[in-house]
Amino acid sequence: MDDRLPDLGDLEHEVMQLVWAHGPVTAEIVRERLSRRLKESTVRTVLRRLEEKGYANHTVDGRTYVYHAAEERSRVAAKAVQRIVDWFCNGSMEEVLVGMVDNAMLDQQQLRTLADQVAKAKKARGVKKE
Amino acid sequence: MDDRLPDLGDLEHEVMQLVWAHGPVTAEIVRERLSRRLKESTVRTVLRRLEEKGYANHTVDGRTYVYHAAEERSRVAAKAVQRIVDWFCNGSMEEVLVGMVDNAMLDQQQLRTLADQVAKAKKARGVKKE
DNA sequence: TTGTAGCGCTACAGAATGTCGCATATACGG
DNA sequence: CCGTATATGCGACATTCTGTAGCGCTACAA
Repeated sequence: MDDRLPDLGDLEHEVMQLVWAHGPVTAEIVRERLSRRLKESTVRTVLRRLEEKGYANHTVDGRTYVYHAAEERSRVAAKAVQRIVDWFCNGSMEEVLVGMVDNAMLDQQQLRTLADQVAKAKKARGVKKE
Repeated sequence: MDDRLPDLGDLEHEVMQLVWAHGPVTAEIVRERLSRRLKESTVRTVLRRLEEKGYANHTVDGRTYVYHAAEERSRVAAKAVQRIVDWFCNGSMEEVLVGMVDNAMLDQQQLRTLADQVAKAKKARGVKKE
């Protein structure tokens, strides 16, 4: 449930974004939407690797593979952040946040707003929680 | 000022932690403190690469190189987080935070506390700002 | 001048990644 | 039921990144 997902290369990342953006997709769909024009086999290889890495999984529709994101984007991002925090700041989220403010990436006003939004989100979720 | 620092390998990471932990250090010092026993040249190579990557820089003391962290650990962590946010959530920090709460990595109480601490930190910094 | 400490350069093997070509399996039309 | 088109997986290859070192050069002390 909380395994560490491997890092992604640029292409892998772009493909994952497509998978997240447009619901379940086929290799062909991905290929069409990619910025670069690549061969089918290339796209399929990337999709397969993405699945091996645990970012996606697929179902079969006729003879076509349909890929789905294995985890929500926000969840993956959260894990990535968690890793950063562990790696650099020994788990101290505070230190990171301070760094962000220090870097003008975030101000307290923004932080407080976030706190509220998060609280609200959690509440909403708490009701329909599964 | 806000260039994207390249990723670090495990050894590079361990070395950087030492640089951050014990002030300015020499290759020899690093070598002694490392968990693994490596050759001097190995340590120096890593230090050099760290410098190339922008994580550190050095000054010369006699015939010895003294390495310093180019940026504070918290700042680097913050940038890393920023990158994650940009990469996965198109810059939406909210989405990430929500993901963290969703993943039980963080709760609103904790978040609010962070907001306060950060506000305080910023204030303190504002005075002695350099 | 010669030993020695400290340095950069070059190298090399092993993983990741980006990119494919190709043999294979199988749904479909006739 | 069979042949053809098509989607799939596998294997391959070049590149890049990392861990790990050996070598040769230079400056300083004895």
